[in-house]
Amino acid sequence: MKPSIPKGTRDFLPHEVRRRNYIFDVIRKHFHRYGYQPIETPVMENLSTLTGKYGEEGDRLLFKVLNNGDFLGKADSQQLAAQDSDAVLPQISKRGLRYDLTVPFARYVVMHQNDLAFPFKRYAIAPVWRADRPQKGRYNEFYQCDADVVGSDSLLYEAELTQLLDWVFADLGLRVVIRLNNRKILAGLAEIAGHQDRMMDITIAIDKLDKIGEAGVEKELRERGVDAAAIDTIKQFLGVTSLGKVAPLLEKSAIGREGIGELQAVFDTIGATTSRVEFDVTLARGLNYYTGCIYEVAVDTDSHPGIQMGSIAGGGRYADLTGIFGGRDLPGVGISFGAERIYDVLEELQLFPADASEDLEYLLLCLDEASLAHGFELVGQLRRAGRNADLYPAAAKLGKMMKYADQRNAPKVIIIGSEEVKSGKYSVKTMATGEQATQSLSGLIG
RNA sequence: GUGGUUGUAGCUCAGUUGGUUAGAGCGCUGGAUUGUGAUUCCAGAGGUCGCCGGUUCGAACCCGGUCUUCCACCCCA
Repeated sequence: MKPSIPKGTRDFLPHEVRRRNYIFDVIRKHFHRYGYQPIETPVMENLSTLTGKYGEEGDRLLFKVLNNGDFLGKADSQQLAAQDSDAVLPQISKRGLRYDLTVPFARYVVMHQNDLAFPFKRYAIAPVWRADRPQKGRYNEFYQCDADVVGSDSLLYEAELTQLLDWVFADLGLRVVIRLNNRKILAGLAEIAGHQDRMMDITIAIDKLDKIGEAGVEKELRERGVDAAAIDTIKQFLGVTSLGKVAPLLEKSAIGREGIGELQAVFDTIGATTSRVEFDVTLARGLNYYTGCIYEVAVDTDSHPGIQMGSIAGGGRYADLTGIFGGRDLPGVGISFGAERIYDVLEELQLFPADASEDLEYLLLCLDEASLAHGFELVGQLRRAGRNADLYPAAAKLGKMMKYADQRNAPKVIIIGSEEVKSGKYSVKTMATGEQATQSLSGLIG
């Protein structure tokens, strides 16, 4: 049988894992610096926790876990015979893999609300699963790195999370554009256009502006049943790039004015940043639990031309997520880094630091059995002294062992033969330069 | 979920209208070199042509199904 792994999943080689860990470590470091605390939740949740939280599309993309035991025997035989998947599903599956880290977090907050101090700031770096059709930069299993705060509606957190996004990408050496918008501005836009109830349709359409252009958005709006007068109103917003210019257009909408006010306060608080931070009225973001400010981060193509990648981080404020789980209605705001896409971008731009790929310092090669026994002693002494060291486990031909050292990317090789055992002076070869010198144990450790 | 696309050696790929024994480069193994890798030279190993079925005297090649890859939708990190 030929081994394989499920569609949309991947194995990782050691150097790939190291580079992924480099990204996780940078993100985690900044999460800690900003006072976010680590929590963990199961990879499986009850399906009832997950369904209905991500919209119709999200439900379709949930991975369901089959019940154990005689799950078909317990299902309704008529519905089974009728092949009615929707009706049979809840009878044969009660659990599913998490789709993101935010909804499980909301569930967690409600379950542990008496043990948490609010505002509660937490982070999680963990895999999530989506049964999407895979493409490049789009997998069925991928990691999210989330920081969220619940229990406060202070706009200081919007500003803080923007800073956090900026710090992480600055630290990674990646120039990005952080785009901000507010769902209330989008609600105001829909209201002004006379389609208060069609906000989702309108935002989905204008979100595509940079992809399909103004004519494409107009067509999309028509197809979604928005009338010509409303389209004219909406078009006024499309070219607008500053808050000051969009404000007059939303004069007559209370919620719109509120959104403008919130975003203005956030911009006033952020302060100096490395990244470009811009208002973008066409930014929508899919997850429909967002209610206030929304974020999206993309690679700055002015600084890094030729990079084609969707958003590499995103987030937003949600006013009423915990309410669904019957808890106190706690407001929250959070961001999420897309580690896989960041990896692909750093790889393409060769922005990984050199030391993110190898951590072995010494590799010991022994020429005969007596030397091998000595080598085992020596490698132990090096390890106890805190050096990363490894030993080739047999006395083989030196050429063969040198080749292994090359493949292991060992920076230094220690060669041990009868001479070295006798004198305690070892031959140390620096692989990059080919230079060779003799050193005693104290020299190796020092 | 819809439409398309891809699959040949470990990797990247050739392979003529269907015709004998399916090739190359890189990598791998051994040797030139029994104490020196990444360079050079020589030799060698390695393939149920994704899988299942069909058409045919004969299939890597044609047809159907299936899995996988990538792309456009949908949606999204």
